[in-house]
Amino acid sequence: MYSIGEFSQITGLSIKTLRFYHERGLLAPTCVDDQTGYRYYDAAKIDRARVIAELRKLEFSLDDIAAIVRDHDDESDIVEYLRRHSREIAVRVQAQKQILSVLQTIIRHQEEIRHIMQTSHFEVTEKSLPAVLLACRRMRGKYSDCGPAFGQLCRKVGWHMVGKPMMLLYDSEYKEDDADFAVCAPVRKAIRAADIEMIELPTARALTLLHQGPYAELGRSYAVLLAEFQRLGVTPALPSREVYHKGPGMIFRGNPQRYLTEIQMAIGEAEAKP
Amino acid sequence: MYSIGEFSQITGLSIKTLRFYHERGLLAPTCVDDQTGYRYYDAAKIDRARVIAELRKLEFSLDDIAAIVRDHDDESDIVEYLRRHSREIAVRVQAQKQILSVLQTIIRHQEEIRHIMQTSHFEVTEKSLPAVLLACRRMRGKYSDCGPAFGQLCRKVGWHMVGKPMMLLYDSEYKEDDADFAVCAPVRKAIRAADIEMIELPTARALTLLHQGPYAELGRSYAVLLAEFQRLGVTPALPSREVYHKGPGMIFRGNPQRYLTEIQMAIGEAEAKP
DNA sequence: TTGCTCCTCACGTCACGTGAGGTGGC
DNA sequence: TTGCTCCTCACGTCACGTGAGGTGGC
Repeated sequence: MYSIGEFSQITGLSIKTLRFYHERGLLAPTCVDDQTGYRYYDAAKIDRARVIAELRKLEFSLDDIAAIVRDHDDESDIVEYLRRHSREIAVRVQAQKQILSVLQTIIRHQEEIRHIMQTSHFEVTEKSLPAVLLACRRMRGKYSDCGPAFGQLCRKVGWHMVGKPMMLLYDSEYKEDDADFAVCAPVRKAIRAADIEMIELPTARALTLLHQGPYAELGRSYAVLLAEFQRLGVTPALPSREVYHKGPGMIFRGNPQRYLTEIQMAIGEAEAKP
Repeated sequence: MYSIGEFSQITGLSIKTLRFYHERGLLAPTCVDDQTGYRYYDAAKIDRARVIAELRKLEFSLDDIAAIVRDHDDESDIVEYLRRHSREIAVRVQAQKQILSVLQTIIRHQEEIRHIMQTSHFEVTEKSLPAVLLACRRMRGKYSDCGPAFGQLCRKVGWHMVGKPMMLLYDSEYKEDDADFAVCAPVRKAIRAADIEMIELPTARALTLLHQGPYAELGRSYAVLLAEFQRLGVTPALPSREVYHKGPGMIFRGNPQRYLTEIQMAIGEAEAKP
């Protein structure tokens, strides 16, 4: 016969745990001294303790374990328990992985933003835009109405999204109320969904400018960019693009002063030089 | 101003949850009627509620969330939180996957046993043994001492194991005390570890017999098998093998009456026929 | 006396959900 | 009066761990 301390050493279960299992009726001591209340376990209890510990390692609940050890003593009898438990854990793992993927996406996104902040000089830059496949929803109205559309788009596109959200602007001048634009998400392959059209933009030379601050102040950056077009004697080609490197995040709405938007205007035909 | 019920509708947080967040100081109502105790929330609280809900979806603890929303309002500021949380979840996922793999192994094992029980006739059968690579520990002593050796072997071999545990028996007659044998685990590739040697068994024709019952009764099945060798006028070649299809399980010790052991004795040179 | 082992009992964990019992205004 | 919304307070969840305060035998 072993005292609770000895039995704890043998089984690797803590004294507190053994007392708890006794209280729960899962693993009763062989006898209890009615003077002192001391619990005593005999060798036959060791295997039961081992079985319980093994099932706990597999994260079965104490209720399940109680049911299992009450009715069964062979693994072939508990395959259904194992299967059900397995399914439950698989569901949990899937949910956790989903969370992990969201966390990783946010972290990666922030790293990209940090990299942009470190390397950009916030000046007009000429560069090549790569070809890109976009899932788009074309809209008419105010630019500021794009919020919900972006939400729906992201939900439909899901994990097919492979870059920052963008907007295509089809008006040649600024329009407050009846603008013609499309909210877009770059995707790796075509997606079929209601209200979504696929647009394939070819590579293009473009003048770009990184705008830091609220969307309401984009106009200033557009002016700078257009001035540069004029200076170079070239014209912008529609649609122009806005790439939202940093805007309202997945968690915080964030500080608009820290929003980062890249305006990209493709270079159209050169004007005849005088 | 919204009542708690309206605010609950808007935010998707239950009334109970809103009261709890109030109590925890995480999301206080804008004002509380001191006559009725009614809580009222204004529109400005909606975004805070949304942030808290988003962070809860990512399974941050309320303590973490309290710290996050107290000090930050931009995702770039909480990358370290995200990273740490990500690591914690990754650890949990790994542990859960480990459990899943154990569960799957047990389930698969039981299915194999069921299949064997359904298809076997428990008669001597001649068949080809496939070539197999074994991680072995050679021993001398009693067969019944193999238990701990199997435990150690399994731990060293881990997930490289690709079949049932086996024993190789090198004695030509039954020995009680000073038997020469090796406990083995089939593996997919060679393993280097102390006390482990690799043995590559070639394919062989063999007579086999499936033995159901405790190991102590294996002798009877050996007798049946050897009688068949004699009847056919062939001799067995060493080492003979025992494959433990069902023995003490990972959870239960199980009922020895239901143990399943396959005895395999390779067919050696044919004796000259008279 | 000190140190050790054992005991019981109460409370904490985590983020709420359940339910009892009650109120105030339509 | 009934039904609705809101309130507080107590308790449950899950598998223990922590700690207080005490006992009995060496």
